[in-house]
Amino acid sequence: MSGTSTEAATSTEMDKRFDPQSYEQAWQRRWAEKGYFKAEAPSDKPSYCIPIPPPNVTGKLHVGHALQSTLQDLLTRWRRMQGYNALWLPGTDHAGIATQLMVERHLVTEGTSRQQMGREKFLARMWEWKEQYHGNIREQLDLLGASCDWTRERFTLDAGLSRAVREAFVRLYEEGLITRGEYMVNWSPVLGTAVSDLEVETKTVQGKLYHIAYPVEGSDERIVIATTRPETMLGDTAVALHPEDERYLHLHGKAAILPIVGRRLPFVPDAMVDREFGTGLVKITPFHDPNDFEMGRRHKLPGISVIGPDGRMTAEAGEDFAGLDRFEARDKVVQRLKDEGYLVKVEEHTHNVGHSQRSGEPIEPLVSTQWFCEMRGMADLALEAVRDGRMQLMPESWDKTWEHWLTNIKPWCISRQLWWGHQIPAWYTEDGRCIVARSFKEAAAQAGTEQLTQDPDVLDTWFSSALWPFSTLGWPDDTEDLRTFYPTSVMVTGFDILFFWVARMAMTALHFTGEVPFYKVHLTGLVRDAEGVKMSKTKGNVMDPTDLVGEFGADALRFTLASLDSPGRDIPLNRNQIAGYRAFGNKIWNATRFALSRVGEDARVRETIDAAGLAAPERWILSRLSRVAAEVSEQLEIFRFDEACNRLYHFFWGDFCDWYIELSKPALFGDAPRPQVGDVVLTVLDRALRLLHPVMPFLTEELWQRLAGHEVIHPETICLAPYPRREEGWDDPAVEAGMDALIQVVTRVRALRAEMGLSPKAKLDLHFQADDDAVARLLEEQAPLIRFLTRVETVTRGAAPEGARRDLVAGVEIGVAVEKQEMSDEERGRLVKELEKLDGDVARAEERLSNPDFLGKAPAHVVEGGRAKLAEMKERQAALRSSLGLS
RNA sequence: AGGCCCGUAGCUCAGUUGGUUAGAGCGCUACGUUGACAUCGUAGAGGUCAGCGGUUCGAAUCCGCUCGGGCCUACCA
Repeated sequence: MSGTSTEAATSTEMDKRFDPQSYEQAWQRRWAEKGYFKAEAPSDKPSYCIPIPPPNVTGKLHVGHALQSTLQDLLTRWRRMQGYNALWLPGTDHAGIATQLMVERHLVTEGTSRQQMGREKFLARMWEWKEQYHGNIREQLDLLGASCDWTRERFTLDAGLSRAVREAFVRLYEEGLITRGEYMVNWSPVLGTAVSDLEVETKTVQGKLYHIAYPVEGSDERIVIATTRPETMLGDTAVALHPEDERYLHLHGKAAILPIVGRRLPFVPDAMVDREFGTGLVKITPFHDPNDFEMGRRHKLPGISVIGPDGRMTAEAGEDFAGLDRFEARDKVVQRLKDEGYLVKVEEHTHNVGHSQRSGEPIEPLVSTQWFCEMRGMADLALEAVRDGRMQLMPESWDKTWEHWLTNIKPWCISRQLWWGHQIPAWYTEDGRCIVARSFKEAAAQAGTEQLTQDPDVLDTWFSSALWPFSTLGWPDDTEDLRTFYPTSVMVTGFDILFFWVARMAMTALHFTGEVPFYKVHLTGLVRDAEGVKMSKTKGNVMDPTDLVGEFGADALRFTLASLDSPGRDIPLNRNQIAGYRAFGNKIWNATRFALSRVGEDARVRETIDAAGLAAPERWILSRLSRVAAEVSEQLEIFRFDEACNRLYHFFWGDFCDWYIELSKPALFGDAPRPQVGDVVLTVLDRALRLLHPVMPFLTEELWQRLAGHEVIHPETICLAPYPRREEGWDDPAVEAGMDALIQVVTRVRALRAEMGLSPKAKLDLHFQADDDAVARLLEEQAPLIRFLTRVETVTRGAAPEGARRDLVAGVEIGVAVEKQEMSDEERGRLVKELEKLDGDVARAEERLSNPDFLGKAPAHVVEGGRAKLAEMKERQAALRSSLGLS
């Protein structure tokens, strides 16, 4: 590590190019050893806590994680420097389905399966995996510079969290909110488990609509029924029609005969039937369609399960079909209908079909005994919390979506037919009683016997995730951590898991703790590739954060991600941009290198500096610094990471490097000494690095350690140094105005030189006049600097001589006199064009300023500004006309 | 079907409660090895703010409609 913070560490040791690899991980290790990121409980400081959205324990971080981690770390570091007792609480999720699938796929390559292994052995294997991959997440977060408190790391299946899960389950059960029952669920035949509504993805598919004739009992009449799923007819138990449908009034009280099977299907009138669709008659399959299930309940119809959990037809489907895959059965049923003359017609039909989000196949709605959690009451709490502002969604455009989803919430199917997860704390006695308890011991006591069998199902992963903000802090116990950090401050996560996770955390938190889980939710967009296309393995456009860190350094990646996080927008990540911010890192590096080589031996970082005795350039940069410090925190307060980064970028590169360093050169080189220049350079660098530290932690620490006198700010590390704030004593609007004029004059002179086609070395003289005397005096005072920056021979206050090229910027009239030279046609043309445009602007401004409506209704300052502007435009008009030799 | 978001320079995006000549980065053009940085410097070109209508003294900004793109929710068998 080069950051040894010794006096000897000077620019002579600094490479011309910065090399993030050479110091990033060294600092990460040092910070960890020193324990800088360990939060206190209890603490006298105000608390700030961000619970990490726990990544999959066996997973790999993708750029979306990198984005969210960057923002969380940025906030945590910023608050820590501001003096908060900041805790970024890390952890991982067992991710039931995903992880189990991963291991099961691996087992296939070994020629075995979880069924062959049995539950106990399989789980042992899962834990081995977990142990093997567990370190990956931390490694990758370390690469990014994450300042997590690893002493508080949690895992959703660890003892503490498992206890919280059982406690929550038992309480909800005792409150009657968790129940077990036989309902229609979304079944994934591939996964072999029920899934929640959220895990079903609706896809529009091109299917077929089959029209089937059903004979009417006791007559020759045949009615026609349309269906997209003919195989389910084997489980039909009724035919529904609209009660007022005049076409079918004669069918009331009668029954149809189910083709192939011969079952008698009573006609049931139900207003839910759409008379316009198909024939207005609907087959009812209570056990294989959610609507039919409801209708079956209303009309007390029996149900028949003809499709089993494996997606194959059951014995009840009849011996011709039993054992067939559901889609094979469809073909066979259609063939039979055709053969037997029941198939009327087949139409192409586009419709929406639910697919399993995780495994891709069409979801099979079927009836199954599962555990459900009633969410209505908890949803109302979550609605209320956002409505009254206790919990704030950002951007707040999500409020409506929040309202809509929570208003229409349905019971949550929380049981999964998996093994990897929290096994449901319910036990069954031999005589079939169900005991829900916190432990086997408690269950046995309640049951009066130890002959108990635990429910084999596990809970939906999101059930444990829902408790994350408080379970990680020790709930249900009343712990010091919980008292110190709960409710937590911010949740940073993707909008894609707003309902899966954020809403459920809000609901359980309000229910169990009576408090919101966090005060603010910052929802990020989706990271996309440079073309705006969603990254996916199949498209091959995935960018791996680890590779990006290797190529550009963590700081560049962090800065890029943070600066792209604009509210409500996706993030198009593009390598050029990361390279651009790596260049920014190089700029910071070289600016520091230059400063250290020139400030002189006595220069030191100062806690503060009295601006009174300083020259204008120093007063200017301190004033700018003060303003930027205020703005950056303002932007971070409202989660405008993009704006905060922009301010930092432009301050450092624009104000500090492009102008201040240039302005300080004559002083630093001893050509025109100014008071305390070296101290100012170091002090500005110190604060600028501190301002940048939350975004670029490594580079800033590496450089800050080299600044002579940095110890007065903090003895050990920039991580714990105070975050710079506005410094009232440095605010100097007058000097900012004057220096702004100077900058514009310099820029304009350079432009004129280029426009006039003069070589950079051509000799010329500058004259200037300004209405504002303070500005004029500053320009006069700083004439040597103007000469240095524009390479003019002389700078004179006063009117420009005849024939000078004239212009006006920032209220300063300038004239550039050059030895007699013909104006080129090109230059003349450009000037004429410029003048024409100005003439138009003047005309428009005059018109507006003579409009009584405008004068009467617009606020005074707008009118005032318009007049000043017009006056200036006219002056410039005159200057340009003079340049052209027009009177 | 309902809801939400987006459409601004070649590209990716900022633009606060309506108020000067609409900004940035990258890219592009010209010039430049002046004692930090070619991962650089100086200057420049480039936009009828998707379209139409309305409100207003004044609209990229507010309202309505149209077109285009994306996302979420939904039981049309």
